[in-house]
Amino acid sequence: MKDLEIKLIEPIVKAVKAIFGVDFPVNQINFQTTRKEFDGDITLVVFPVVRFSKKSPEQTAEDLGEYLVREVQFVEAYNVLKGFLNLVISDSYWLESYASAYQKSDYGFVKTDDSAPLTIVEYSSPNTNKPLHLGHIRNNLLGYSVAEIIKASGTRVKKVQIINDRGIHICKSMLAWKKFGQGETPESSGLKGDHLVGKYYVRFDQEYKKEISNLLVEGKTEEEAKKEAPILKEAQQMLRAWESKDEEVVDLWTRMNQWVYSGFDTTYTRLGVDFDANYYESETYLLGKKYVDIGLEKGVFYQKEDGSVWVDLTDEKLDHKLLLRGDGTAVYMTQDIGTAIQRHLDFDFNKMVYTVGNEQDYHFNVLFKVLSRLGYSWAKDCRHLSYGMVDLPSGKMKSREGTVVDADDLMEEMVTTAKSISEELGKLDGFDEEQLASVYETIGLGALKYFILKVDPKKRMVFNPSESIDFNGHTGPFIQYTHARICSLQRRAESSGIVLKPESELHPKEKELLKVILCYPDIIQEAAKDCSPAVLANYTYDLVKEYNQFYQQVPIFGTQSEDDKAFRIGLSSMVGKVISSSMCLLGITVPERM
RNA sequence: GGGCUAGUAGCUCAGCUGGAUAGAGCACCUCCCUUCUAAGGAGGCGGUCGCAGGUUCGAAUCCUGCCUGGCUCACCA
Repeated sequence: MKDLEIKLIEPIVKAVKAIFGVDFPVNQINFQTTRKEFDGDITLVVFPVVRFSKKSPEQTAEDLGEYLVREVQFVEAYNVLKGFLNLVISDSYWLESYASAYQKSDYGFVKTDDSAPLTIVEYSSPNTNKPLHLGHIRNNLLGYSVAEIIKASGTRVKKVQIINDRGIHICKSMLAWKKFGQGETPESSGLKGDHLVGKYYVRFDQEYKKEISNLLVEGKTEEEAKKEAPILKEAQQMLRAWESKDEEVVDLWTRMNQWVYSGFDTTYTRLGVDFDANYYESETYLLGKKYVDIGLEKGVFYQKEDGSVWVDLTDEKLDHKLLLRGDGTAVYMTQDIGTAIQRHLDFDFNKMVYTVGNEQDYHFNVLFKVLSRLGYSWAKDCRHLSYGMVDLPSGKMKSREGTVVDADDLMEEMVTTAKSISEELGKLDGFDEEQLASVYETIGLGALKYFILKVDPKKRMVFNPSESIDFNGHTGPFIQYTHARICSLQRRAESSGIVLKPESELHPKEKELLKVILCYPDIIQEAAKDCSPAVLANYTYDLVKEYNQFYQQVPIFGTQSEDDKAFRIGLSSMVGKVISSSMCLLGITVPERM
């Protein structure tokens, strides 16, 4: 569609010049796709021209329409409604565009080579004290998909995660395991490693709460009790031991983290996400300090009497922000400064995208400003892909309190539902066990992923576990189903179809489909620019709806003309290709039968 | 209190760089499987686009104020 607009701009400017004798600024040209109820393909909004033409909107539109039909070969007809000039574009224009799209192997993608710019996409970034939950699923799906979309838009991409493998929260599950675990391991318990560790994280919190209430009985205030609970102090002691590389603590830490990593691997694999590089907080948390010192020398930061280092961002309408504690230890911001700079050294990236929840909007705002004050010009090319939290109807999910929707459980549940629906419909005769399992997996995860990705990342979403995710309507399975149906057509067809339609006119539904197909490259660019898989998800839904109408209204094998038949088979397979391609960018696979 | 962000049908969401009568899905009610997969299609019901002003030929979309929700403003990460 963009192509078409570009081709029309010059004739329109010429037309205004020829008819009204004035130069019309190109940036004021305003197109929109013609609404379905009107005749035409593309509409020029003529109000902006009226100021130059000094005639009524209707007369201006008439004059322009008449000129364009006469001068532009592919403009076949026009009609005017109020200030809108609807142009009818010839079938041959659509068919030619379609033919060139059809022949491309990676239709819609911009090819990259080593000279293409590089974008780093960070996502997931889990803590190693508990398993992944629904919030992580949104993060992972978004990060993975945005990375794939950016790649398709013509940029090299590296996916990275930073693993938050150190800190007091890690020590909490370590301590609880040490005290109450009695040597339990994933092998001995049959529990997935991350779930086992998470169990002790919850256990810690229970013990901690118990101790607090005991202290309250002893007459402490709540604040005192929270600070003085023995188990917390023990955890803090453990953290200090870890930082001074106490062998026993480090061994336990290594051992338990390994359990978690192997658990995460299982979850990542099933979710279908991957990473090109991992960063570990335990290795990077000290990196930022030297840059803070440099900033201090440069005079862009300042030091307080107690030795703490700050940056003054009040002239940017932000506050003063701590960068280094009085005792010289790092805070979150220090680490992030260090990792960002390290990544630029590692990859020399052109852009970096952080997939992190919107609760950290302020943090990233500050981070980018600090980097830019340190003189890193690439700071302006860093972007926080901020997404809304996933809440339950009962409110926020809290790992410590066990009110989370676990990632592994949720995936399993979706696949089970897919299985029972499929069995009820009974269309999978002749599949062996392995094939069946794979189809259920595809559908169950497709439903889950589409459900999450179709909504605008920045919006908060509510997930109600008791109302299961739909498999009908605007859903992943709906799109997958259409793909399966197209595959079924192809199995039946002897030839793979042809592209051109020599004689007869395009059926209105064929034309609509062509137009939607031709938007695909623009949609990829738009989704990449906005970091929004939702744009792509909604586009795919529109395409599929359009195809289903075509499928219902237009006979394929039942048609008289062999040319029509071949054309429609080709058109169907093209739709199938676009579905499969766009769903792949969302991390969703599509089945050949379902 | 300051900052950021959202508020569109009973529910879940599109549309937001201003354009024609605000679109889908779910739910509810009708139809359509001797044409290619009914996880589909056709139709009906359902809206003061949070409220009030403003800018404009034209506002769900831009501006201002207000209301409501979420996040944030830590020597936590």
